[in-house]
Amino acid sequence: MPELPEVEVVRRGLERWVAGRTVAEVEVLHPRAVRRHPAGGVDFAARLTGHRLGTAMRRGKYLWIPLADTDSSVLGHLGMSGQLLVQPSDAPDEKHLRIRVRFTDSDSGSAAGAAGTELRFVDQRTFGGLSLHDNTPDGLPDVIAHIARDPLDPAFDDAAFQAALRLRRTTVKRALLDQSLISGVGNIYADEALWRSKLHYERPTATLTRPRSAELLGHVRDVMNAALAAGGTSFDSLYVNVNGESGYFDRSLDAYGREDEPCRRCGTPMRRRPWMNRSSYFCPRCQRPPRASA
DNA sequence: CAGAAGTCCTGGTCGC
DNA sequence: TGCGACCAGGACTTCT
Repeated sequence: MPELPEVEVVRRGLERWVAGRTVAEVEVLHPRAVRRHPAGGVDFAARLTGHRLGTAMRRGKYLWIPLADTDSSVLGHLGMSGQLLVQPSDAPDEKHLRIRVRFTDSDSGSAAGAAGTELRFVDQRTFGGLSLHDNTPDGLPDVIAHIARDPLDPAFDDAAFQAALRLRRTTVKRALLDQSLISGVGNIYADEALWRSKLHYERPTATLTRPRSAELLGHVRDVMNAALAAGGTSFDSLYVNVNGESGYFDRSLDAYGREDEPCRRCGTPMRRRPWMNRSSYFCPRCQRPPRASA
């Protein structure tokens, strides 16, 4: 369940280990991993081969790598269980290996650095995948043009977000998960930020005052930055790792997954409620439901 | 048109 | 022990 901080760690890994390398061969081992590439796996492989990769970029939980000398990019999303790994070319295939990218220097043996490695997309549940798209004039893959900037983006407009939030006719957690309003916030960090803000997940966005929405946004940022700080150091290795071992589950969570455990603020047992085929975790005392709640 | 609900997918876990 | 039900959940598609 990689969230934005984990995806950023992956982006840094890609920047370090695959930027500047030229694709020699692509193997698509599962069609679902390229389902967002309409022309299919064979086309995906053919269009990638021979191109040099640029510097990986990120918006929300999307990653993309521009192809040098083209106006297109490889777009990636890790979904729930996806990993992008830089592995020695002779390492055994992972059980759920979906896509392999070999580079022109992949077989360079024992040379120092990235040479001798290949890029692998591994994904158990295949919610994630890779695809190739034309860029917009902004250099963004066209299919993610509707994705809002994320709160760690220096160009994120706090005032505009707060104004848009209050105009929505929905509840606050739905809004936090709406990728056209703010990107990169998943179920876990939404619950964490709401707990820190002492807001119930069904609070109507229209009832949030400006200070309350500012506080909420601040907590979203804090949660992400804390996770980034914790996970960012675990990556000083050959592996572009995104899964639990990279410290993701080591970070302390105050709300998510803590049903029946005492609230870290007031000691009241935390609760879990079914919500949109998921769960919402909250403190029934610190996060009071809205009065007119259905 | 905005907002809400349905859908995809697999492996781990739990109850009977 | 075996089997089926259930759960995880991001983002797209379909609905109201």
